[in-house]
Amino acid sequence: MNEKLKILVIEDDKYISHFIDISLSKENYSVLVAETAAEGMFLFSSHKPDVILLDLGLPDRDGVDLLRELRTFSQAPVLIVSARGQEKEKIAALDLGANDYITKPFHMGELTARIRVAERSLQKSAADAGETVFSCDWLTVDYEKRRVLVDNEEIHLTPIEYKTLILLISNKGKVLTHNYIIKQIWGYDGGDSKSVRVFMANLRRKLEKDTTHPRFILTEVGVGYRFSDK
Amino acid sequence: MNEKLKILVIEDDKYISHFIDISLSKENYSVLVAETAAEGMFLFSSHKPDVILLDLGLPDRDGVDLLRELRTFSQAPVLIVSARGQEKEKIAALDLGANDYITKPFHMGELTARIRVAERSLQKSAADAGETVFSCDWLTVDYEKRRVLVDNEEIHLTPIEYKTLILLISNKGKVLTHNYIIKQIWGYDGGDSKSVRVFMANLRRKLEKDTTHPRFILTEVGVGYRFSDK
DNA sequence: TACCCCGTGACAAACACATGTCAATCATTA
DNA sequence: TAATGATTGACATGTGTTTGTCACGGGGTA
Repeated sequence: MNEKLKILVIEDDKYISHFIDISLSKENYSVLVAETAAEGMFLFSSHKPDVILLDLGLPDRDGVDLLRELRTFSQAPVLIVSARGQEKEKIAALDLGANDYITKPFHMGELTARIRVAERSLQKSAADAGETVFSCDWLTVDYEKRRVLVDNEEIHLTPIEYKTLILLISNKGKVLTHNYIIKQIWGYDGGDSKSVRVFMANLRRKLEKDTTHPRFILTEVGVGYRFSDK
Repeated sequence: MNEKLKILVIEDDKYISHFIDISLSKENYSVLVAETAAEGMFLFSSHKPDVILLDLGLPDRDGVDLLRELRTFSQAPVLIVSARGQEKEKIAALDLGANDYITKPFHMGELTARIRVAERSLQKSAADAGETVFSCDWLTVDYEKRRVLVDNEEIHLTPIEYKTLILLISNKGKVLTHNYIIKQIWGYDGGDSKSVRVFMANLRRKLEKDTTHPRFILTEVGVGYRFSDK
């Protein structure tokens, strides 16, 4: 079989898509380019790409809408490409389960780095299926025993703290919006993110060595949080 | 004739328009209320109001579009009423020659103050027709002689500085966007506003007593500049 | 009642962005 | 070539928003 990862680029600006095509091909990816949402959906069905790069503000259809449809039958990693002034749509896309975002203009280095992260989330989702323990650096979480160890010492987490940590870890590398977190933890939509901030602070105080330079729980300003196991 | 100034309020939120109606009537204005853009255009034609209050985000038509049409046959002062997240439209409206803006939510005091400014711009446009000299506090500008005096001392302005000053003074009280200024001074659109900043700084250094608290050249953050002769 | 957890308000810190300032460079012209 | 003015980049300042932190009070439970 072909070992190359297939990447579908849905981007109407030909200059940008061409540039992405060249760069990613060099990195040994197999690149498919779609200039419209319709073409993007078609190429997705026919080629089953591993990662999707979705530009917001396509000519024929709202990118958020495309993602909503895509998510009804696929959990493939989606990387949002947005310009300034599209923050709202960007957040909406992330709420719908986009994995990450990148803001135009960007350097190719950023792009390939984020694609590598998305790529790992692919492999992980397969490998993690039977896993019952997460471990990285000084942090260990045992799902079955509901135990959390820091430097091999068990620490106590309150119910919401634990639930939040599990949510973060099971989506490691992926950006989680405030809204998404609120919905997952408290079950309702559009709530205030004040509590989230407090719980993240509490978790950091218990898990991180240096809360001002977190190792695990990273802040995405204006967007939400992301768990990093690097 | 009726001495009352006629104000046309184009606003779809009945609660707000009612409140404005009450408040402005108390201030001895004659108030007309339109709930749609179409009604607004009709009331304008039939009543020739002196000042227009235009809310952006009307149900039946883009407010910027309405203003564009209005400006093809009238230079009546227009005060934009905008909410958060309508910055783009607000700027577009100001570019098209709206005189000022006010952001919801606002206090009635702010509104009446801005209407008084718009009102003065009416009287001025009549009075200024034959004027050849502008004078306010320590600043005097003689258009015919192209001379600028500060504390009765002639000062030197470079061509662009002078042109910019004249632009500001002939639109005193009115908000001028970066784009509008660039178009008027340099003749092209969508340029960088860096130069504008430098020229405003130069003008202030030459005209103002305290550049950190300007008397004449006021900054409208995120929008542009405004000349005030109070 | 004492304890634990959660939610909230108040405030501080960090951050992004717009504007102000300065200085170097470039173009024009006397 | 010297002088003036325009443009540009780098950096400082200011302003508004987002995030982090702390501490208080309510509600549930042993």
